[in-house]
Amino acid sequence: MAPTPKQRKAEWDALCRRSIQEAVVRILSREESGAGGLTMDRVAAEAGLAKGTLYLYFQNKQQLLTAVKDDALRPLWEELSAILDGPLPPVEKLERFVTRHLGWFDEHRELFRVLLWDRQIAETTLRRHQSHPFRTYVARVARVFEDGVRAGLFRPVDPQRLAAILVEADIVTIGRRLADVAPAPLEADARLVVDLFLNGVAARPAAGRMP
Amino acid sequence: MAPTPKQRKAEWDALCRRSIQEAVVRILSREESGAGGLTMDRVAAEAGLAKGTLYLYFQNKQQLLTAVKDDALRPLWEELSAILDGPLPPVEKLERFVTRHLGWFDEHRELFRVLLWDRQIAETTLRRHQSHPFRTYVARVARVFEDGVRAGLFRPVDPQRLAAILVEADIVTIGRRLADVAPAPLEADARLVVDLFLNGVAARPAAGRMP
Amino acid sequence: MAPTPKQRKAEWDALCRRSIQEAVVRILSREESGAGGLTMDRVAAEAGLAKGTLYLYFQNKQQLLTAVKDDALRPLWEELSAILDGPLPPVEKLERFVTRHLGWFDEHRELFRVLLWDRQIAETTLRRHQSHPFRTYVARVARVFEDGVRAGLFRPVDPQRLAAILVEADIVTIGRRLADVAPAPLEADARLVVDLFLNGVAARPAAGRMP
Amino acid sequence: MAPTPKQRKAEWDALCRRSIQEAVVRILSREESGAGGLTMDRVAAEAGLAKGTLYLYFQNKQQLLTAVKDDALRPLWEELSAILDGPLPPVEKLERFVTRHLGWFDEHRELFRVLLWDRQIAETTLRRHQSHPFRTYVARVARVFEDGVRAGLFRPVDPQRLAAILVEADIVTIGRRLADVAPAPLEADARLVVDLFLNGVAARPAAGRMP
DNA sequence: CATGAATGAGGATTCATTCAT
DNA sequence: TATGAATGAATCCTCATTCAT
Repeated sequence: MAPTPKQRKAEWDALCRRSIQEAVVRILSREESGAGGLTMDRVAAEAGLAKGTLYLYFQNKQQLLTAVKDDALRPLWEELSAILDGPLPPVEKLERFVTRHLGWFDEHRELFRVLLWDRQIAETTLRRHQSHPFRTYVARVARVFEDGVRAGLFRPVDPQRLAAILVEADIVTIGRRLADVAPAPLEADARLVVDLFLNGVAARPAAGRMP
Repeated sequence: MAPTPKQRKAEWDALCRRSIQEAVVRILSREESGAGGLTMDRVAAEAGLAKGTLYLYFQNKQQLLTAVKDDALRPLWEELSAILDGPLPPVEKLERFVTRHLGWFDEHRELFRVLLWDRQIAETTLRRHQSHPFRTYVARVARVFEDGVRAGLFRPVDPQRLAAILVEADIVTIGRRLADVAPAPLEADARLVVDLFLNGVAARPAAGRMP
Repeated sequence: MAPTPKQRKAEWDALCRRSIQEAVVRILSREESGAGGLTMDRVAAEAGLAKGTLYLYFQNKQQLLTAVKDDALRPLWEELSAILDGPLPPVEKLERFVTRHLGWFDEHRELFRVLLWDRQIAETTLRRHQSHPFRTYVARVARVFEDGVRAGLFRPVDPQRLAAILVEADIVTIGRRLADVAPAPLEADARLVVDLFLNGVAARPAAGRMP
Repeated sequence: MAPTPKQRKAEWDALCRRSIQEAVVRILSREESGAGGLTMDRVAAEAGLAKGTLYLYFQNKQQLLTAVKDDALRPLWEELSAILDGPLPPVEKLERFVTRHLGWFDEHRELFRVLLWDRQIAETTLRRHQSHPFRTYVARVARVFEDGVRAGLFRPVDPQRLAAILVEADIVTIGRRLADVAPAPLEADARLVVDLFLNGVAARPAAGRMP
């Protein structure tokens, strides 16, 4: 069946939106100046469009940026969600979660800035918009810890806090990998994080535990 | 002895600078808009001064912001440095480091945003300005891990990465404490972080280690 | 053939630039305040445009002013250059040079201020930017004197100095003409200057020469 | 007789005013930036006074600048006036006038900028303030030409125009002298100007006169 | 649909002037 | 009298947004 004109239009629309968003990402990933220097002018130029055209696809700058954040990382969120919500036992979930988290940014270096930016917004709006995707997926990680605790695999620790720490550990590790000219193999870094979380760094595990 | 006019002037000068910097911190700590929206106009208004007056105390906006970052967190850095560079054994250093890190922001809630802002700058300028204070003190934590490894207290793990993760763990924990209406006791949160780092969360420490 | 869109745009662009430059000239020619008081705000108002629009056509104020100076007097420089570099014998060159110099400003009164401004800049930047158009054409006049001296038409006098004096004589004469309600005929003033330069004012030419 | 307190005060006052004006001249003669960059701040600093003090001696910036112009060149005007109004025959008056004009700026290089500035104002305010000192002394030179014409020494030429040209010839010659590392002897340059005015540059004086 | 010229509010910075001490 | 901290209007410039074509 041939697509209806309406469908055609919707597709074209989506295509344009995507192409504009990619332009934003490209600008963001050129490290020049964080979120400053991200002008609509530059976005239009990078997208090969006229400035006015941007406003046909996005109401305003804020909406565009929001769309970028939401869409750029959605594949990551979905992949990670699939792992977290899947049938694996908690420890393996964590292992795969961390591995994919790190690995995904090996494949999408240009989106790391978007992640930082996203996290920053999640932090800046402290708890006002609880539904922020960044938070949502921290909450999902928490549930894995919860499951692990319930299953007696983990000591009874606050899952929320652990989850938040794990995600931060991932992010900082990703940052290191991207900054390194010759980063460690993906598995090594993933193991480092997971091992830290499961076993800590103490030489003799029993020692040094706070009373 | 009465203070000389020169001393008086210097004192007054310092007082004004401080009061302007506090205005910046106040604006920053109102969640509105991160580092954007931090205009000289607003700073002046917040400080109860005329726009031009700001320029009597700071050459330009950049200098003001730099001064804010440097001065606001300096007491923290100094306190933490004293701990890290002190004579305690590594494990206790870490315990006290985390405890003070968390505790300091219990006492200076309004400066948390400055910390985030500082970290963000450290991240944005990826590795160009290695000497950023934020990085400097991550490096100091790394040295503690190094010492611990050398002393056989810690498994032989990459100290740089661990340090970065520990600091992030602190920051995210601080953020939680500040967001919570009734945060856990300081010691509980500190113990959570340190315990995680030393022993991990695995119920039986030996179990679950990746092959 | 219809003009291509590109041509149209370029034309429109040139038109706008010109209209802005004319606004600058209009402001300059109102005696109020020399080059001070020439603010971008005023230029925009005089041109009937918004402030921001100016920056679509000129990178910044300096570029605009430079364009004004360069473009406003270029026809004059070209006309005078044609005379000076032409095939006429030196004396006639001078005659025609002076006549056109004076005459041109009869036709372009509003540009006299631009000339003064240009000269002032040439003087202010004393000799740093030797290539200033004002200086360039003084140098060209000098070459005519040089030729005249070589041809035995003129006494052996310093051509550089004479040229500078001649140009100043022209300028001051132009100023007088513009200030006068009923200026002398162009030829009379031109003859006055040229006659002065060729023969001096002494009643009996031989008399009064300094020893 | 001891000076009365009132006299003392007046003297002190005059001293202060002079010292401030000298500061202005010093700033102006550092060629950095014409009349821009001449801020009250810099004047105060250069004079070794507080900014507020300037306003005890001058109502405002404009008044200060006017005072500088009027006072800085007054000795020159007076000296030249004495020559022009003196008993010498016209030709010698001109010779001495030019010589002193040039010579005075050999001795007061720093005041040349003030002269240019003064002239510029005289030009800018085209004919509104006829009483400008610059104009006044051009008029005086004109009277010498007038006398010369009446005495049959000069051809019957417009004295106003000649005077204006002579003064400009002087100024441009002074400028050259100051710009040159090794300027010609004062007498040579003066002779050049006077000779030009009396005899012109034509090799055989009779030749080339316009019909 | 797309364009891009035009807009004007807003931002950083300067500087003449005032006024409490 | 002298000071110099404080002021705020004025200036250059940017950039999100609109709208006629």
